[in-house]
Amino acid sequence: MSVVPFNPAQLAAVEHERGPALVIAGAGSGKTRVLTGRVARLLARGVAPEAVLAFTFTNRAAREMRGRIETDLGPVARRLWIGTFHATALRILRREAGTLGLPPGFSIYDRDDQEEVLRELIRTAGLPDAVYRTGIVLGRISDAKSALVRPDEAARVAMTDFDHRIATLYAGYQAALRRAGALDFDDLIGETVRLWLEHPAAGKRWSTRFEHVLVDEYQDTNHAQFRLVQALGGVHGNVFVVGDDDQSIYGWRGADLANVLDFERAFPGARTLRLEQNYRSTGNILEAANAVIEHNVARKGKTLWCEREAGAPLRFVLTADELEEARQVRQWLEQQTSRGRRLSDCAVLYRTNAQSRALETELRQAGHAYEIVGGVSFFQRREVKDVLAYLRLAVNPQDTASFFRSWNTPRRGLGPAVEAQVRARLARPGADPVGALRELAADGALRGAARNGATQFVTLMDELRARREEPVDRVFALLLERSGYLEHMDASGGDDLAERRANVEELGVAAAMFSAGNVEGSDEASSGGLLGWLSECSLLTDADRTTDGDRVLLLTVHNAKGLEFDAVAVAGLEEGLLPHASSLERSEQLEEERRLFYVALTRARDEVLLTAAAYRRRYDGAWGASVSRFVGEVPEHLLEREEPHSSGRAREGSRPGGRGFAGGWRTSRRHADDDARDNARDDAIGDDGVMVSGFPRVPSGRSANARRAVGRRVMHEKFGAGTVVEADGDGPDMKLTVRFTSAVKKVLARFVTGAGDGD
DNA sequence: GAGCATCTGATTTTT
DNA sequence: TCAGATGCTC
Repeated sequence: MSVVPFNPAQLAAVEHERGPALVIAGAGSGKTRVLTGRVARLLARGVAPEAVLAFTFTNRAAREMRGRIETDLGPVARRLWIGTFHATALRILRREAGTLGLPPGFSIYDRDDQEEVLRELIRTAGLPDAVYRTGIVLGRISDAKSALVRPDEAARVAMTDFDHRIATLYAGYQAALRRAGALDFDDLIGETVRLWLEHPAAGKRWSTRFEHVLVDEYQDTNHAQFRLVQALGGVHGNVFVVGDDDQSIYGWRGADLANVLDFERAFPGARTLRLEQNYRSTGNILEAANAVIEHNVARKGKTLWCEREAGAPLRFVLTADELEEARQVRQWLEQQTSRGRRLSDCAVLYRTNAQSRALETELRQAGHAYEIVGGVSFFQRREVKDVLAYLRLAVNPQDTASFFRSWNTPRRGLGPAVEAQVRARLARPGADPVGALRELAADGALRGAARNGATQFVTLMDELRARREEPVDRVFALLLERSGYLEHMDASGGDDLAERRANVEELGVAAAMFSAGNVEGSDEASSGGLLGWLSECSLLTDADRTTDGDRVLLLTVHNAKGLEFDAVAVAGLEEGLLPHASSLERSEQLEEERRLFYVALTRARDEVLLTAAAYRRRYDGAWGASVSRFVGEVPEHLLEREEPHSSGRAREGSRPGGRGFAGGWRTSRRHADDDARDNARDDAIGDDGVMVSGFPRVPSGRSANARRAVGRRVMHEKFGAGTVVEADGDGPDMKLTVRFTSAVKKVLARFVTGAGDGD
């Protein structure tokens, strides 16, 4: 790796001595190398690893950075503070909980928990939930928190009646969170900043503890994060940030480009460095990306250049609908692999998660391995959240959201009536939900099923609490055993039962791995116990669970940031999708969409396929659109336009605002016989053999054949390739539990074909 | 309180 | 299309 020398700009960044520095690093300009190289340099200069703090935006980026440093420098890398803003803030908060008056085992509320708190508030306030939708209100609250605006200030600056109500809800929400001993994601940053504001001495300890602060993806920081960086750098001023204004795609989440643009003002004496040589993409891809981003007005302005060959032209394919689009993408992937690329060298990018469906179906039917990044996260899965709720409650008795999630799952005869009683008692100072339920049961306020259920639940929580210091996997096993959750899941059935069981199992494996990993590592206050594991679970996302292996990634452009691939397909290049319909009215938003397209293009090293569908089926019916203006912004000489079998009536595509649509596009309209063909194909795979039957807890009556089947690679018409994890019975009716790429399904043996060798 | 039927509302979402 | 929330009935 380190064979390639740094170029002068990179070297200047790596060797920058002291004081603030802003590195404007274009896509593919080696910024990660610069960051890791700089850390190595700092350590070589004698800076203690514990005194180096590096912020990233994703766990993946953090892991990658630490990994690279470890490769170069060995285990010393483990002592560096490298993490996401949220993870690092949490690490600080766990140590400063006492100072800030937070309960030691405070919970972290995710989106679901937030919504539950808010829904309850909106309900009790008697506000119409059609107007005060949780999504909108939470968005406003998050905006306020990102800007470090507190409820009272929000109320003061409120202009409209609606604003006032929002501010009131914000205040109530915040109070509810505090009562529950919970922080949301924004609080992790906000509360950490509060340390400096309200406990300057404690803050200063952290400012001096770290001698160097580094920030990756600086263009995506919001105001709160900026303040955190500023606070941490306040003593020494060694703040080294790397960013690219052209890749700022989180404006809608409060990212404030002013942090980049005003860096020199915020950090006087700052040095600005530019990395403009791109080492990633071919000349054509880079020229296309440059030309596209030139259309943006609000940018610092830079032009990336490279020494690579021009390479292949970008391909643009206009398809009739999303099914044909998926087919085109699939064929393109097959071309890539036939030319020696691995599937894992390729990625398919799109604007919205919903677009993954057609692609997924197509790839599955063709038997290509793929992995969807994002979408419904593992940690959002009901069964995962249910189980974790018990453990969270064990650690934080105040956690009402976790209480109400777990107390009647499995059913314990506890419903709205008892809930009202518990909530009434919760109003008393110092009350906690489990205590309230305990009192209700003891007072004889409950009878029958509710009384038994309440006692059972309280006893279980007592036991979990008593044993919460034990290794995480032991507590986890205890919980599953005592709660009856698995039996509850089995009883509730559903055709995704096997998958849900597999998810709980996977959680158990994660618990075991966490326990094992913390025997040696035991890092001071970050708590190797239950608290530490729960924290980890709160901060991990689906993107962090991506497996290795030869499979193509399907992901949103947002999720693709920071990644690179040999070949990239960008699907759904239509007006209304990319740029998204919601961004068409405001030029800032439109420019952010353009940056999104720019990010997509610059993920590619060698090849780019752009696709658009003239018609696209959506939940609200068919939807026709014209080709994205961004395609027209790619210089024609770099683009190879194709239109496969454009049968049927051609229509003149109307030309949206962008330029470069020479003469408009003929787009093919979907034919009735196309529909018939697709339906016929759907019918052919209609009966996929997925069973609704229960999942045997203890596999019984295993035949020799069944035992042999376990571990086999099999092929399913609809789900593609998979591995048998369990088998029961014999012959064609043998029941197989198969882990496919996307899910674990239970199928009958006659619906799969063995893929030869037993893996 | 549980279970089923109906209704509703859907950008992106690093944490 | 689809999941989750809500409402109605036993």
